[in-house]
Amino acid sequence: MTERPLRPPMRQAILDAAIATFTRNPSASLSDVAGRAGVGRASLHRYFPSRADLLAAASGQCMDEIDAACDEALADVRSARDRLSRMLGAVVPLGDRYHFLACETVDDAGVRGRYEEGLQWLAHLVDDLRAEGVIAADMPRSWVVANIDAQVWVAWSEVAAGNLAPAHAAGLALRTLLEGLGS
Amino acid sequence: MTERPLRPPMRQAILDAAIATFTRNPSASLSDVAGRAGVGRASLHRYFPSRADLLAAASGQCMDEIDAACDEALADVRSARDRLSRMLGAVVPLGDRYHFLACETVDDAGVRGRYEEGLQWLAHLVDDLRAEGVIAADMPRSWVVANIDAQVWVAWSEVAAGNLAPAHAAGLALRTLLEGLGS
DNA sequence: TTCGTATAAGACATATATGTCTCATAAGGT
DNA sequence: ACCTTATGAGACATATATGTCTTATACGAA
Repeated sequence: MTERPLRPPMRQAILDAAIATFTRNPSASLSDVAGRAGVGRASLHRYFPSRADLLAAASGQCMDEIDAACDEALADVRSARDRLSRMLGAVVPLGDRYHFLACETVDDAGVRGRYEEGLQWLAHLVDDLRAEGVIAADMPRSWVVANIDAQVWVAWSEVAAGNLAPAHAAGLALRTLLEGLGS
Repeated sequence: MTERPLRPPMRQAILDAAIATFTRNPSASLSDVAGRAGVGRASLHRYFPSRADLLAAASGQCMDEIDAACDEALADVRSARDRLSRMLGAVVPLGDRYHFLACETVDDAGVRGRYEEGLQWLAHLVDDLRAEGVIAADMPRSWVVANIDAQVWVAWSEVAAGNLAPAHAAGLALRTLLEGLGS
C-alpha cells in the first residue's frame, strides 16, 4: 500500500536500469538497458539522445546519491576518525553506485569536475586523519586514499555476495583500515 | 647487444599487446591490439582465430607468468606469513597481469579452472595465516581473501602511477594487511 | 466520448567490429 | 638464383550497436 505512483517516472527507471546493467557489464548495449527498465529502446533515446548522455546522467545520479548520503551522515561530526567511520557507513551500502563511478570513464566535464572534488575531499580527510594521529605518518597520502577506496569496494563486494550485512561490512572496513587484519 | 631475436615471435608480441590494450580498455577492438603489436589485423586472426581465442590465450599467459613468479618466490618458504610476503613481492610487479585476470570474463573452461585453483590456494593460505595467529580469528575468510586481492591491486596502482617502487609497494601492502594504516 | 500526449514496436540507415579471403611482397632456407 | 612460407594491405561479407523515424496504441484530461 505504498503511496508512490505505480510506475515511477520513466527517466528514473532508465537511470536505475543503466546503473545496474553497466555495473555488471560496462559494454552492455542500450537494448539491454531498455529491456531491464521495461522500456522501449526508442523511449530511452527520447530521454537520453546518445549513449554518452545516458552515461553522464547515470554518473551524475550516482554522485547525487553518494553526496546526499554523505552530507546526511557527516552532519555535526567533528573528528576525522568519525568522519571516516560515517563515510564508510554511508557509502558502503551504495557500493554499486561507487563502483559504477570508478569503472565508467565519462568524458563529461561536469562529471569529471565533481569526481575530482570527491578525490580532494578524501585527500583532505586523510590529512586530518594524519593530524589526529589516527594513521601512520609514513604512509604516503596516495596509499591511504587508495586503501580507503579499496575498502569501500571490498566491503560492498562482501555485501553484494551476501556474506555480510552492510553495517557489519562497514565496521570491518573501518577496523581493517585502522588496525589491519592482524589479531 | 642482446642475444634474443630482433623480432620476437609474433604470437608473443600479440599477446603482450592484447594484455596491455585490454587492461586499459576492455572493449578495445582487435585493430587496436594489432596496431599496438605492430602487426596486421589479418595476421592476428591467423594466430588467434577469434576474439575469444585471443582472450583465453592472454589469460593463460597471465596465469603462466604469475604461477612462475609465485613458484619461484615460494620455494622453501615455511611460514604462512612469509608465504604471504613472498607472494605479494612476486605478484605486485605483475599487477597488470593480475588486473587483467580480474577484469576479463573469459568463458574458457581451462582458464576458469586455473582461476578457481588460485582462489583455493589463497583460501588455504588464509587458513594457515589464521592458524599461525597472524590474522584475527573473527575476520571472515572471504573478507581476508578479498583484502589480499585488493592490496595487490592497490599496490600495483601505486606502482603504475609512479608513486612507489614495486618492492616498496609490496612491503606497504604486507604491512597494511597485517597492521592496517594505524600508527 | 473525444482529443492530445506519451509510449511500444518496429522499420530503416549508418557506423563499427569481426571474421574470411585474395594478392603482392619480403624474408629465409635450399 | 629459386622456392617456400609468413606477412601486410586491403577488399569483402556479416553481425551488432546505434540513432532516427513512422505508426499504432494506450492512457489521461477535458
